[in-house]
Amino acid sequence: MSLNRKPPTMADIARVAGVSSMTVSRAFKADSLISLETRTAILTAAEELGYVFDSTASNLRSQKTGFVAVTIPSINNANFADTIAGLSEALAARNMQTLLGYTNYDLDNEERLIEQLLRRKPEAMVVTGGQHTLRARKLLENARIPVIETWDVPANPIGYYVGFSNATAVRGMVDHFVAVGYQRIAFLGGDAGGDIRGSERRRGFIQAMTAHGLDSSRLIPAGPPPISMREGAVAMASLLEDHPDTDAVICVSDLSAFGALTECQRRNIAVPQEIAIGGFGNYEIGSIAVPALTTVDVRAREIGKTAAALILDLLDGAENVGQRAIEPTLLVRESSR
Amino acid sequence: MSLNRKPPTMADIARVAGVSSMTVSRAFKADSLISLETRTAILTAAEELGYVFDSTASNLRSQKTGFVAVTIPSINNANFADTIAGLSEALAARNMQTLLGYTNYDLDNEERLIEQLLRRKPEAMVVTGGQHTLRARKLLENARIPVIETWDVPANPIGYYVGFSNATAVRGMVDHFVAVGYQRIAFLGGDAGGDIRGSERRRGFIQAMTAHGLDSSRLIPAGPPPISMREGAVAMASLLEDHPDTDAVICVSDLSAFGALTECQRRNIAVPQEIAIGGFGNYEIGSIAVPALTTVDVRAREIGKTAAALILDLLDGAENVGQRAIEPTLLVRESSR
DNA sequence: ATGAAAGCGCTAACAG
DNA sequence: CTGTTAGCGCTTTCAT
Repeated sequence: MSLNRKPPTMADIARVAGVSSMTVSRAFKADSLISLETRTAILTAAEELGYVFDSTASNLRSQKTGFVAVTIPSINNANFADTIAGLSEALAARNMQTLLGYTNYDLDNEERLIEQLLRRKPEAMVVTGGQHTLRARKLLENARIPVIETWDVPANPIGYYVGFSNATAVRGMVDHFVAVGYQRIAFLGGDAGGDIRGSERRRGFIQAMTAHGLDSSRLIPAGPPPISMREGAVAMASLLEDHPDTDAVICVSDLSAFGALTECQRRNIAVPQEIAIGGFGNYEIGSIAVPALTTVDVRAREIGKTAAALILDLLDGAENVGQRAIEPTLLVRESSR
Repeated sequence: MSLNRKPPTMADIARVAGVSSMTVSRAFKADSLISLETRTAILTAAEELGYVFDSTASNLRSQKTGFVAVTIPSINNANFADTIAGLSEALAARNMQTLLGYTNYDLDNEERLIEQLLRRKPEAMVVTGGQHTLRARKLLENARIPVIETWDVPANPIGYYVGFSNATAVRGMVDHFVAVGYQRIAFLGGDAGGDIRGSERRRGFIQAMTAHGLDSSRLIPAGPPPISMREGAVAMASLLEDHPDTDAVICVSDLSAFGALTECQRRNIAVPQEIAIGGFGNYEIGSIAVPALTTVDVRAREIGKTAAALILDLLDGAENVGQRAIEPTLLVRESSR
């Protein structure tokens, strides 16, 4: 393994093992017709020479990379991280590699990212959300690979989608709050442009409140994404000052809901006796907090797993592949009863 | 953009633009000598044809991929996610792509992963921790690329490292607890084999307690990683039963520390009046919890940023590049005073 | 500033 | 089961 010699290639192994480089190539493929002894000799020679298979050459020649490209808003969010974990795990089982890109909640960033990722020749592309720049959409349409939009049910899907309606999910939560007896309900977050899923949730809140004949104007801004715990606490403080008669608050995510809860703790406001709290996303914090937070389980991990299964089916040449909807579940916990 | 024609190549653009394919190649490189009008004509033709640059060919011919491969135990951990965010962001600014692999806290998985990632011909490799299988180490040593171990200070580094001593960091926290007056201190977690950073923290606890002449036997197991909030709550329950006279507990991470805190809340045990709690890692939850948690800020994001800067320096041919230590900071908050 | 020729290291396609 | 030939789409190198 001298530092000044170039790394060995299949041709080098072929020479040592006394075979052609094509046979060496076959020895590295699991399901190829090759005699056991030839393969053993080749693998031994390869190990001795310190050979490392060169994917870049294989990728070019075979026109297959084993990449699946994915864009998510941010890695610093347990929901998206769960989706990636579910996706990566399922793909890794088939020796495919996830290529990740972060949009930072910005559609122009997403467009640039998609363009860059497509240059790597992924065999499928997964994007978060059903909203994209016109050019991003065109790039995806022309890419001749399966495209999967997630975390949403796009009005006009590019290809496939694996997701749910954020607005509908929140409507279900509002129905629960109203059924339990709350009326003066506020919504925290969903005000910022970049946070499409957040604004969809807020829209669902307004729709549901209107349907119940209730006042939907208690909308507390939480600022631009990422909206995390601290933003929830700050927004809760302003809610308590601006609308002191509020009896429940639905937050754009469990993180902001937990932040809101801590603000109540600091002010000795009993949850849910004086004010009920709902979150969104089923983050671990919601199940552990005291009181535990009512939330919507969006099955983040399952979104990833389902997207991966869909991709593998499509790459295997499956024909009758339908859209795959994810059904969120309302989890009623201590914070709203 | 008919579906049955193969995608255009540089040769196709060259034909349309009336130049050679070499000139087309130059038009796509930022710093190449080419007249403005030629470049404009080429880029226009490319856009019309719906051309997408093919990295796989470029990678093979130029023997550069723009990849940096990284292994982390899990993506579902805000600390590691922060490191990846810092790393990816800095690399993306130089058009490099992060290739992520998850070891799931297992050194054999890590070995397999490293082997697979090296086939992609990354230009540098970042691994979490300074402990690896013999074969993994050999693979990295032979890879002829910069290797950076993170989240640790390896006794015998493979190449470079960007990290800190987990044991030393915990010793600092024990010193603080003792200085404030706590004596019957327990350690929660760090018992599982796969969780090397956790067991290092536990080791630091035992060392420090011994140095202070205190009993270091209050070691509460939390099970195999990932150790999250729930495990902290469960372990806290068993601590309270087995060692009811404990006056402080240091947890392997802020997540388990928060879980421990919730167990105290459920039992109406005042923190820190009846029992103090320390965490590790400076997760957001620690700063938001009521009471806020004393913790160690390990600068997870900075680890990633520093590793990226180191890699870029090395790829730029920097010569006098030293190791880069990260200095963790003790953050004393309400849970221990 | 542009072009011609060659080849990166592997594998598809075909032959035997 | 194994070998030969050619070529994937770029970019290095050398010329002009």
